[in-house]
Amino acid sequence: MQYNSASGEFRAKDFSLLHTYSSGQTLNFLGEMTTGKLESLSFSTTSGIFKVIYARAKGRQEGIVKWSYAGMQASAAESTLMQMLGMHNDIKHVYKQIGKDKIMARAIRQFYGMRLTKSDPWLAASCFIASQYNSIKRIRQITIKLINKFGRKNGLSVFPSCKAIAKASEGSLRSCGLGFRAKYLKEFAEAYSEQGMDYLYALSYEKAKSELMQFNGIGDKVADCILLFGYGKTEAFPIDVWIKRSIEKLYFKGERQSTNAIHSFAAERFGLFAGYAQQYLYQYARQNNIK
DNA sequence: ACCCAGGCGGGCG
DNA sequence: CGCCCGCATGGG
Repeated sequence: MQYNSASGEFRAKDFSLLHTYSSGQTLNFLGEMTTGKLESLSFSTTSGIFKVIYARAKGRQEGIVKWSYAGMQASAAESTLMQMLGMHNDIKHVYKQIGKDKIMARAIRQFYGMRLTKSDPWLAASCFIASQYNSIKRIRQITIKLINKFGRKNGLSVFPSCKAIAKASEGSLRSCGLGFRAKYLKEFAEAYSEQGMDYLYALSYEKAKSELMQFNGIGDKVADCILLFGYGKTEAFPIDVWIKRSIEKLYFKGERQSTNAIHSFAAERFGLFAGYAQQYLYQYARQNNIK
């Protein structure tokens, strides 16, 4: 892969690249993740590509992030990177807000430094429209195929634009592995290819969610993922099977709860950072295989 | 061969 | 409301 010479580094505190990028929220990897003391990964956004190497200081929750990029101006690249790594949130404050019970405190301890990554709305929408009734491994394969097929830009493979997907045929989208979701993605792209998705930033969480849920293929869970990972609306609380099972088991003695009941519980318990609590619970349930 | 996957839409009682 | 079913596709 070709990178230009633009690069930089910064010191990251209370940060884990491994936990952040192995927790199912980022589906646009290009390169592999290495584990251990030195971690690295490559990913693309709609504007360019990044490579990140993280060297952790021994025995401390801090280290040095070295990064390089291509396809963007320096200032845009830097702010995009910070959001993609989740460095824009004050995580100590978040921990204080959500770490009120033993379960969440344990999850935070186990996955200390895991951040919520914020991409752009379109990228998040594409990835999570592709995610329904699918496995994380396959979603990643699909996004890589979309990048390679529709995301060529000045010799780089970036995540395809909304307009590029709107112009693509349903059949060509299916050939990327989207299956029955191809139609959903195309319809969504067509709806936003002119006006863009940025106007939803100004709407309340509830308003924006009901707008997104108008589309075929976007229900309660996918809408929450888009709002959380695409817009940074941290009150969103995506409820997938893992979250539903573990909330019922860990907070309701195994009693079954409706989706609305879980939303109410999460809003009351975790407030404006419910999305963070969700991410820690999701990772905790999966890594510890809590069913 | 068989099962399942960070759900959703539609139809039923 | 709650419940049940089918769904494209590929990895385990």
